[in-house]
This record gives sequence, C-alpha cells and structure tokens, in this order.
Amino acid sequence: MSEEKHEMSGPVRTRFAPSPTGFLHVGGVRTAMFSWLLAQRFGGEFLLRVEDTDQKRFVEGAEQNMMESLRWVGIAWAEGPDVGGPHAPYRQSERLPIYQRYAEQLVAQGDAYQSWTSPAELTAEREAAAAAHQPPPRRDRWRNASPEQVAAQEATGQRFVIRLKLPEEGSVVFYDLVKKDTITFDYSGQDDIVILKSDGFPTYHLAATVDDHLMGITHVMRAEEWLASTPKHLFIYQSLGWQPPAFAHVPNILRPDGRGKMSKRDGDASTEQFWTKGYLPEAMFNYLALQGWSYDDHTEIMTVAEISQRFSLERVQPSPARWNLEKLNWMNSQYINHVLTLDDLARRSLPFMQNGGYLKDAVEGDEEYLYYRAALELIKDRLKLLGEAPDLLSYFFADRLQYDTALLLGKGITAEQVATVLDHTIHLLQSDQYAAWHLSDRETGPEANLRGLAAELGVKVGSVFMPIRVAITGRSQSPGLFETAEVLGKERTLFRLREALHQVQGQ
RNA sequence: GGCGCAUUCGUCUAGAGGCCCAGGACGCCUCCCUUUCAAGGAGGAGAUCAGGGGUUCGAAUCCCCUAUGCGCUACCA
Repeated sequence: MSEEKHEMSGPVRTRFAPSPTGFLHVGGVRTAMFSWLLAQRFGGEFLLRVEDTDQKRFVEGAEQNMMESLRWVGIAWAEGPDVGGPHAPYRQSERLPIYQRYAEQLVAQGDAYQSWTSPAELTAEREAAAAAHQPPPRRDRWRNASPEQVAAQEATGQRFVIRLKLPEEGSVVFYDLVKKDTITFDYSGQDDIVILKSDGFPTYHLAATVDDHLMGITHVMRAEEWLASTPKHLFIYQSLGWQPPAFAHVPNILRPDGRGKMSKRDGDASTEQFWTKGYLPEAMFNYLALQGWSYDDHTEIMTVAEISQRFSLERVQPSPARWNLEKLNWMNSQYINHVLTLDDLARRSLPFMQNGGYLKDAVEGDEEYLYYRAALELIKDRLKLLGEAPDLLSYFFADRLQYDTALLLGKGITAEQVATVLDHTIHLLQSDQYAAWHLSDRETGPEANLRGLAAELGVKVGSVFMPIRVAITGRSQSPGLFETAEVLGKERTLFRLREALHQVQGQ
C-alpha cells in the first residue's frame, strides 16, 4: 500500500468541514471531492462537519446551500449535521462545552494561557510593527503573567481569551501527502494564536483539531491556506497526548487571471450557478477532479466510479491550478454528446425547457415529449449547456416564426427566384411522394430534386437551401434542413413555407 | 517585513537520471467533410522544462542560490 495509508490501522476516515458563511465555491467542492475520493478509494468513511464558530460571519441558509452543492456533484456523507452519526453533533456551535473543556485542560497543563489584552491594544501593536517593517508581535504579554496577576484579573470578571503557549524554541516537522515532502516550521515564528474566544466559542484551530481527533479522522485534507497553521494544530495534538492524523494540503484553484485564489467574493465561482446554467454534475466532477489530479498522460473523460477507483494523493498536483471555463464547457459538451443517452439528455434538459416556457404539460413518452426528444437529437451537438436548449429549440415550438424578410433573400439569388424555390418546395412536399419519402435520403428524397432546381435556375445549391432554411427555422443556422423538416412534420413545414412565400411576395 | 509552499506550451497536465531537441487535452490556426452553423476527421503553430550555478559520462528529473507567483501572518475560516 502506498504512503497514503502508511501507519494507519482501521478504515480511512476523511471529512469536509466548511464554514457556513456563504455559498460553496468550486474550489471548496474540489477540496471536498478529493477528501471524499480518498475515502472512496480505500473503502473508508467520509463525513461532513459544519464549522460555524464565527457568529459574526454566519449566513442563514448557507449550510443548506452547501449541502445541496455537494449532493449535486455526487458527494455523499454517512455522518453529518443532517443525518447524525456516532460522533454527533456535527455542528460545532453545538459542541461548545467540549472545546471549552480542552481549552481549560491546556491552560491547566501550562500549554495555553488566559489573556485580557484588548483587541484595540492588539491592533495598535500590529500597526506599529507594520509601520516599522517589523514582524507583528508573536506573544501576548499575559503569556508570562504570574498566577497572582491572573487570579487578580480573573476576580474582576472581565472576559478573556485563551491562547496557545507555543514553545520558545525548536521546530515542528511534518509530512504532507500532497507536497510529498516534509515541512518544517520554527516555533519562534509562530503566533500564540487564540484558541478560545471571549464569547466562549473556539477558533478554527482548536475546534478542528479536537473534532478531527474525536471523530477519528485519519487524513486531514484541506485547502492549502491551512498549511501554515498546521504546526499549531500539531502542538495541540501533542499537548493533549493525541496521535495526529496524516495531513494533505490541496492547492487552491486560482482565478482565471491567476491573481489570487477563488473565493466567495467571486460570484462566478458559486457552485449553484453551474447547475442553474445547465452544467452536468458528472462533467463538473470530472473537470474538477482533473484540476489538480491526473490519472495518466491522456485519459480525460472518466466516470465518478472510475475516478474513485483510480484516485491517488500521489498524483495530486502540489501547485495551484487556474480555473478554465473553456475546458469545463468542452467537458460538458462531451458528456452531453458522448456519455449521456438521448433519453437521459431529454430527461435532464426538460426542466430547462420548462423554465424557458416550453413543454409545461409534457409527460415523458407522450407525443409532445417525443417531438421534443427528436428535435433535441438534432441540436445536441451544438449544445454546451442544458440551459441553452430552449433557445436552440425555440423554432420547433413557435406557432409563427418571426424573422427579417432580408434573411430570406440571400445573396446570389433574386426575390423571384426565392419565390420560385419556396413555391416549388411547397408543391414538392405536398405531392403524394411525401409520405413515402424519408426526407433526409439524399438519393431519392427532395434534396436531389432541389439540387436539380438550383441547376435549372443557375444559382448555387446553397442559395436554394438557405431560403428554405430560413422559412422553416427562422434562422440562417440550423441542423440539416431535411432532418429538421422531418421532425417538424409535413403540416408545420408547409405552413411555414407558405408564410415565407407570402412574405417574399409581399415585398 | 517575516514564515511557508510552488514554478514543464496561453491554460490543465504527462514526465520520478538516458525512452524527451519533452507526450496528451482545452483554446487558437489551416485543410477535409458540407445546403448553413456545429459536430467529426487530418494537420499546424505553441515549452531554450522560471533564471543561474553545481552533482553526473548524461538532468525537466538530484542539490544550492536568485526571481516570480500563491498562501499565512484576525477573539475569520
């Protein structure tokens, strides 16, 4: 077994622990995905924990939104705030006494201390240090307060915070599964971070560490910004006598311009907008997996099951990747055209059609639905997002097409000739042969006949087909003419041709 | 300012001392197909492997330095 599971006994347990401060952005989904994939790969367990320890930044509904985003791409958890589990509760705001107990223990052991330094004093000190181009103060002046001073201060009843009391010297070394290397930090450069705030809530550092241990997390996978605080977490594990988990810091996804990581301030990064636009969860999963992980030198399209089987931290890139929407779009159209069956595509596009005002009462399998499905087949190769379906299919459902007459009168053909073409086509389709024709049959269908007409009129074949195209679709771009006519049906096609003829004659 | 991490085509990546004067994908360009637009097929441009030093018979791959980028440096996560 690889390094990823070294020294581990029992099942791999991973977690995703978002903070409910807004929507889940795609970088967050990717981090959650890697965590989930590691558990999947080793037949382990994955859980969801909500880190709502900052009351000021709490956003109503964010938790629900994040869970929806995760479910959308196919990430499921066996334990979590919504489903419970053996280590419930999974919301940190409901676990306050636990953190307080450990914070007190650390103070009692001398590994943490109480501080009454006010936030105003702290910022003043930091600003002064910054102005002098000096590093900010790492220690708090209460660090070395005498028991008498502390007791006296405590008697005043003023609120305090608890800070970690990091060693004066020495260093921490740990191995990172993504960096594939050992990372060293000197204690001297580390802050005595706050682990318990004055409102009684823990900070991330205490809460995450305590919960990861209590919940049996074997592999802590998280975004790279946590790398720098890992030594503090390790100090907590050590002070509490706990075996630390393995760490894997996954690189951030950078904004398309490469300037900075994706964040909640980038509206384009919100996961939910991808489903509302019509990205397929499988495509999103596939794309995101490849953003920082690869299987080999050429495989790109993989199912979730394949990725789960093939995932490996060894192949996770240690450097950040930029968000590439073009590639996601390509991936999505690959799934639309080469992975989904037509039935599946029709089923999934239906809500978007209904949203666009079509097929309100359609029931899968009924006549209208079948018509829609046939039309969808014609346009799917130019469908990149399901949300584009209503526009791409609009002329299949319009009662009367609206278009500029100029569109009918193309180059290289006169108005009279256009009228002739339309009239000829109408008669052609009206003839008894229509029922027998497979319109798209080039040899025996109307195509051969119309090509003959073009020769007769002395115009290009394209000049003959274009007015017909505009007549039946209202556009100069469409799928194959005869396939389209076939789906539209004789009645609708003839009606549109006659309308176009009137329009030309009315000129 | 300090500390940490990273650095292969524009972008995502393959590459773990000779198979690499660097392979694949997206995007871009050309051609083919063709009634339009796509899709598809075939090609092409595009990376002195961030730069500089080493180590070695031999380095994209190992070591060092520099540069640049990103991250952290909150009683936010």
